Amino acid sequence: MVTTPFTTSLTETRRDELAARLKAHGLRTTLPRLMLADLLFAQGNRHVTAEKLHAEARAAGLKVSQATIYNTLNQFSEAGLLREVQVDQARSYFDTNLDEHHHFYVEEEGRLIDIPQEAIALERLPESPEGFAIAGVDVVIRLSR
Amino acid sequence: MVTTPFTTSLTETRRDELAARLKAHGLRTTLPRLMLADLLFAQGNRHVTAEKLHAEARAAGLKVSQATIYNTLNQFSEAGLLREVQVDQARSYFDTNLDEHHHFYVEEEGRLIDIPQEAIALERLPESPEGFAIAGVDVVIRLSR
DNA sequence: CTTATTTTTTGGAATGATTATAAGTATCAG
DNA sequence: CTGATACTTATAATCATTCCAAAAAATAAG
Repeated sequence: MVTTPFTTSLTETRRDELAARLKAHGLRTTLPRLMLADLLFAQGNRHVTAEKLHAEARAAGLKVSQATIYNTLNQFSEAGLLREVQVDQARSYFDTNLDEHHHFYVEEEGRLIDIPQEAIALERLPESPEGFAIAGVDVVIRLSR
Repeated sequence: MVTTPFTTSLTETRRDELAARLKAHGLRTTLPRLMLADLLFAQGNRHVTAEKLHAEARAAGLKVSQATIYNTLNQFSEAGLLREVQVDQARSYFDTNLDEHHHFYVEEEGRLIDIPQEAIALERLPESPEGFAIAGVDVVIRLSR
């Protein structure tokens, strides 16, 4: 039997699963990426800031630098494993839900809640100006108490 | 006849008009505010960043500090003379159009284009979670070439 | 009008999120 | 196993925005 080369809490199958996912998106398999991917993709749809992910990683015993958090988040986004959400100019949010959908945003709590695309009737859209194509439609519903 | 106390290019009526507007929103009338208000509200609906407004002000011969640009933009927003638009985490945009409406955003050019509210059929909205009220609905259509 | 009180403005320092840099380290193809 | 390439990291750098303390302007009081 092969001994595991990493000090991780991931099962072998879980690790293989995530490694395959990274590879499929053109990313090398590294320990930080595996662990961060595990944090990100273990618990259903999530919304994370760099700071929150860093805190989680440390809490999980992973010693990873802030720079790596930012690199990873950006690489995952470019690779299509995450989607960056635009709701707050102060901070970037990353969403693990890749389906087209929208968001509730509770600014006071920095909390995002997914809204399935079908939940909003966005029928009549205006034509985009000459020469431009629609790259995306974002609906953000801001909430307060 | 009373001589004008300021070195400005504003006509007396224009100045009075803007001063009244500031006063109506609980803001004192000061030269920087008058001049910035003139730049902001002279040309129909506009979208500005702090940097752009500062450049315009200087170009117009107004010597105003960066801090004042930020203060003014924030005060005008709080007072309801401007509306902050959330489209780019890197930079804040301020919109002189106070009607409910939406936006096209051309990221590469940092350009915003208003979409009248009626141009989008936003009928079926999801219920907000228990205890929360909708503070605003923002639709941003991102454009690219 | 003159002085007192309160707001504004300002330049410069401080902050906070994010990115760049450069050197060391790990991954993977051959 | 080994080299080429990609990753990670600590630290410095950046950039928009805010903070600060002092000077200037605006309103209020006398």
